[in-house]
Amino acid sequence: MLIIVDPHSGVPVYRQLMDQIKFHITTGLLKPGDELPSTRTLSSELGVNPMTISKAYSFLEREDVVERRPGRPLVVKSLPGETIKDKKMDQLKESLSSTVTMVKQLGIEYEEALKTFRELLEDKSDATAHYKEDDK
Amino acid sequence: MLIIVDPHSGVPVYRQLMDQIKFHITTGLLKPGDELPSTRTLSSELGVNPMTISKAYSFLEREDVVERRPGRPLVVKSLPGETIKDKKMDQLKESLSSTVTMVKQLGIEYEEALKTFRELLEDKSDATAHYKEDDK
DNA sequence: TCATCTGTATTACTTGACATATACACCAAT
DNA sequence: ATTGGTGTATATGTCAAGTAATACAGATGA
Repeated sequence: MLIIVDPHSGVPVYRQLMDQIKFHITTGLLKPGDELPSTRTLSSELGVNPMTISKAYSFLEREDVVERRPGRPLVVKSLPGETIKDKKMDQLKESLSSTVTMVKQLGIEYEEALKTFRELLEDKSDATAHYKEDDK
Repeated sequence: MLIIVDPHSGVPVYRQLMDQIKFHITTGLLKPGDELPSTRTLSSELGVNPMTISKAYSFLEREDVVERRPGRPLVVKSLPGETIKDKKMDQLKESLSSTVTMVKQLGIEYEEALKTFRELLEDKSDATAHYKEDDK
């Protein structure tokens, strides 16, 4: 599992961790039942304090993404009957919700908003995921 | 012009000010050339420090939303040839951009994403204010 | 039991954002 | 020049977020 963090990016390290783990789950790279690296392992790999890893894990547990087994590594939680596609749709809806609010507040016509969305999707043609690697 | 700030909302006061002023401009309530209240006036109305107002104004100037006239009140800047509808569309595009990135990263089908957007727009039909655009 | 994994509660340090008080510079009209 | 308006540079205080050092607790397996 590929995880990269940049301590100077402005985004808190624990949040970078959460985002990347959730992303791997959403794409199916991490499946329900998979074990996550121990706090100390990940800690030494990434060069950050174990507590920072633990913080990310705790939040993920609170969000029901991961399951705690006392004295054992954390595992990816399986939500019964939820497919990868479901997860992607959930994430999409969450991402769209603030825009939906805005469209209503500003009184933008729905068809206009949909047209704009379609144009943006077709415009930006670089569809590849880009991860910023911090080489030394 | 109605401006309300809540010091305990978690959102910085200067940012609440910026957001509301930009919102009023986008909806057309504040037009190019309109004067903004002086820092001290707004300060005493809202019960916050004049410097906080000044900070908001400075950022708005940096964003080219407002124009500085030495020794005189700030005025809403007029961007030549930009209609209210243009402003709304700009804001919509900005709001959608992160979602667009996400859709591409996760490999969600465009039609699927558009369908979801349409459903969200039609679903949450809560009674938010709708403004009519009579600006061409 | 002992050694060694696991996670984490507690505590403290550092840092940056936010808001404020004060004082100053500028401009326009007296 | 004086008065009263404008905005703001500077320094200070406050507070919360992020991270880390330490020490502890539960589980596992020899």
